[in-house]
Amino acid sequence: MKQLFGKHENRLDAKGRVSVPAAFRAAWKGAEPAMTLVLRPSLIAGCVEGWPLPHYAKYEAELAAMDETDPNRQGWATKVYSDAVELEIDAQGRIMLPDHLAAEAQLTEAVCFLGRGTHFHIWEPAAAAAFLAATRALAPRLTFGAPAA
Amino acid sequence: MKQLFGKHENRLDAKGRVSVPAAFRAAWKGAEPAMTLVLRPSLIAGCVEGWPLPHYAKYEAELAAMDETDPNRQGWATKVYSDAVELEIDAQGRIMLPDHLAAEAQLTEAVCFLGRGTHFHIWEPAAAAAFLAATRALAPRLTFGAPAA
DNA sequence: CACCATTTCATGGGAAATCATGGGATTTCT
DNA sequence: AGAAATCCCATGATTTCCCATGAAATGGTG
Repeated sequence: MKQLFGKHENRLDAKGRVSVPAAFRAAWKGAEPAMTLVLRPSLIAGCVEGWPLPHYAKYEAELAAMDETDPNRQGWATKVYSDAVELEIDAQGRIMLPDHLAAEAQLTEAVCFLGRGTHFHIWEPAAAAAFLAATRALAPRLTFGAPAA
Repeated sequence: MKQLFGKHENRLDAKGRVSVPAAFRAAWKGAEPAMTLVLRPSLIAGCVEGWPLPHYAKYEAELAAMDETDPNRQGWATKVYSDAVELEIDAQGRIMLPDHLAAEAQLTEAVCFLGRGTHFHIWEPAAAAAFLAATRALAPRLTFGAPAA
């Protein structure tokens, strides 16, 4: 399955619907008719994470591998299943953002999709900019020829 | 079989009936007409656990693997079989919650279904919220300069 | 290279189907 | 027969589906 790239800003309508960026839909064309997605609050505070169902199997496998008596197991089951929603992309290429997810990520009118390879993030636009700036700073920058600051 | 996701609140009527969330029923569509479920008091105190019969086979296998002389075997057999009830979903998508299970989990008017992947929980709504909060705390939450919710 | 024709996107709103839930009517057991 | 459990129909609210539109992008052409 193709990877997810880029930054795309779309509008959330009165019914809680948003168009999934065409670039993302194109990446998983062929597995249809409609790709099933899983949405859940991200482990990174402040955004919603979206996964194509086939990739979400990674979490199922992690959970299955945990010991039955491991207390963390319930924690993961909550994050992976109870806090998540499974949904389909409609005929117009939109998804229905559930209220509790939108509220938690403070999504109102405009939302920002960030491609993250296997999955994507949905941020409030200003928060997305802050996240990008903060995380860019974590990766080293190389210089050649110019004196390093 | 598809996994069970999300949190769904439904009402328990005077006759002890509750609608099974449509999202759950959709997950096991195809095994019909009606999916058979197994309900039993959860090993996690305070809630009822519900299993689609096909997934319940996991317990049968675990029991079969236990040594005949293992004293735990009788304990498991009690929990897995004697305390459990097998029932069907009716034409309206509801199940009849047996009194002793409802009483044990203190279910009265409203009940909360939690998807847990292979199975689901039924909680009294306030208890569900507490359970979710407690288990979420077991998994870490990361922040990157973005405003924490 | 400029211009026009087509297609694709993103978005809005209204119609139709589904969901959850209540209240009988009928059957079964004692 | 009385009580209890089961089946069946009815209904409002919600959700899903479907059509329509403007903007933008794409492609082809003079």
